[in-house]
Amino acid sequence: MSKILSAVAWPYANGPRHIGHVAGFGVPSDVFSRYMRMTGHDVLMVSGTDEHGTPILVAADEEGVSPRELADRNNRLIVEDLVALGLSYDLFTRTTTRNHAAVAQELFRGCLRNGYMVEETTRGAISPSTGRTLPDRYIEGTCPICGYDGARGDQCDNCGNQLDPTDLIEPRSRINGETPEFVETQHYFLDLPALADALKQWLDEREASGTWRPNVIRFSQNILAEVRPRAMTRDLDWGIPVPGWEDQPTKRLYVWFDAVIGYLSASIEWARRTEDPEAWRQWWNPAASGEGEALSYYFMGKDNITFHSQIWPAELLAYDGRGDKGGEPGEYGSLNLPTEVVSSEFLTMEGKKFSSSKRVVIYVRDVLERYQADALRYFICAAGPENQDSDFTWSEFVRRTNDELVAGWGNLVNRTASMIAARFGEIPQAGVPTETDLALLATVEQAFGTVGDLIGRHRQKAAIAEIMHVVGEVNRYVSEQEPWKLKADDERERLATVLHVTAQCVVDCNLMLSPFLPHSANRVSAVLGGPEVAPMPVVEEVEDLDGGPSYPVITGDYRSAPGWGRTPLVVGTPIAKPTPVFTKLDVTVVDDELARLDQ
RNA sequence: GGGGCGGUAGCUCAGUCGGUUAGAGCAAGGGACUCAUAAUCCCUGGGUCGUGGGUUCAAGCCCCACCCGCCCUACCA
Repeated sequence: MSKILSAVAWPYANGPRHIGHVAGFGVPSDVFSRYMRMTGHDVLMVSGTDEHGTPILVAADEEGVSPRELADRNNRLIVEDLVALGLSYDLFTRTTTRNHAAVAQELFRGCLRNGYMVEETTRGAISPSTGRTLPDRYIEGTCPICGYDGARGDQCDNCGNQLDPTDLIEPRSRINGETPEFVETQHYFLDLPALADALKQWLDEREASGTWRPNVIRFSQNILAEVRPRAMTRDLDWGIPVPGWEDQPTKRLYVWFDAVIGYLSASIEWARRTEDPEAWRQWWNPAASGEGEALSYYFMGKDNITFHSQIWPAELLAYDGRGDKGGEPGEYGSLNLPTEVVSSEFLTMEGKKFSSSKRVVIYVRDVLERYQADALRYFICAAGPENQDSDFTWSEFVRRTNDELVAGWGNLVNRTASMIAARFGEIPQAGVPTETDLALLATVEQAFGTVGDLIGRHRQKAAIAEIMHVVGEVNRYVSEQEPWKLKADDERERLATVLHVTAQCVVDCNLMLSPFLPHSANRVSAVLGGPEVAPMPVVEEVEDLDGGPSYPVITGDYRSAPGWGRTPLVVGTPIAKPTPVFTKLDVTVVDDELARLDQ
């Protein structure tokens, strides 16, 4: 039994999240975590909303509200969406808690104490009216290379060249049009070159494990070749105060410095809310995990790889004093580096990149209001951007739902329960099984091994495809056995056997599907008189542990999850005529949704 | 500019270490069945594996060049 940390990317709270986000980190991390719990591991699944940084400030200013108000509102929306999807977080919190600020500052102090946080003067753009950092991408002007008027400070979209914002002719702020001021400013830089050897050693070990997706490990090794110190503070009045610079209210920690610390701070917050406030150490300190090992899996979209395979491990190494400059760990002790960075690619939408501003977007909320959560989960699991970009189209969503979920799996459940209800009213006792019966039972039981292995290797598309293949085998068995023809008295034992075998296989398949489709797994189990098989998360309103404002969290008790393997049917369990678990979609859904996009 | 990914049936994709006749689902055509949400099951047709070279007894897979699409590029998060 291992301690498994499921570290799930923190959704940014500048607005509601779209289905591309939950396809990238949400559903895959939940499938993995649910499966790991079923195989007996101690899983700690943490995340929260990321609420600092310039974009939130900009969005708040546009609405005329405070950044805290904007973050509060979006945090609540995101919490509601994620819990409705059934994502089984042990704790989904936020970066604006006092606990998080304290942990982030402790990490900062540790990096500073060990000499990896270096103060340097740099030249940066600020907004003259607010004094805030103006990130490169918020500056636009005329490209000095091609003359294009809408070039951004970091890159010209017209000619594709990378730019420095000081190169731009007639630079202006994209936020309010004013001319940015380039000023000398003091910042703390994380000394990545002093950590590069340690990072390389860690990445080489990880590569040798052979578990990382090839493009993720390659990309990570690649960006290590040209590391430079990176600023970890900003001229901003929204964020976590910089230790030692409390007298400078416009200096804050860089949002990415604190966001990745969320994995640790959320683990600590989770422990502080249990009876053992030190319990988090079992997932983080090498010596504290007990008999098993402590493993950590980080789930995100590919745009986040650099922060999880470079910045975050660099912060951990610096805090632990494991870089070229040496040092000692702080009060949290030596902290485990990521076991695996599990990055997905991007989901596109009818062939185009998601873009809120261009209205190329489908919000999680809108899908959940109109369709079953498990229909979305099924699409993501079966056709998501696991290894390469994949495309969401409404026609494919309708097809997957109707042909695979409803007609393939749902119909098998329904025909099985209907026949048992009509002929026995309860789970019948099986008679002597035939070779065919035994072969099917063996095929299905063996699938636990192959499917589990695939999930453990983050090959979820192959895993769910394997289950659906087995579902097809069971459908074929039913068609070949033709139990509806077994009507004579002397055929009743054979009928009982066929239906018992079928029901057992359905229960098995349902258990295998439960990490993917938790909502419907519970309903299918109920149809066949079984218990809840997929514990669900809940939203709780909690007090800040250190005196801040209260907020909603996602949490849950997932200990009742059944083991990963066959649970024999209980003969005599009453079975009623079923109502369908899955909703078939009308083909007009496609046109309706496409019309909605064009509005 | 640099780095990476992809191009396989009408569509969406799988294809392990180079090894027999390149697979699945959907769509199309035909049939069976009636337990089930008109669901299910069987059969059939369908391929110059982006292009051109190379290595090899053997290439979808390895090497080189090119074409097309996409992603990342470290101060957006």
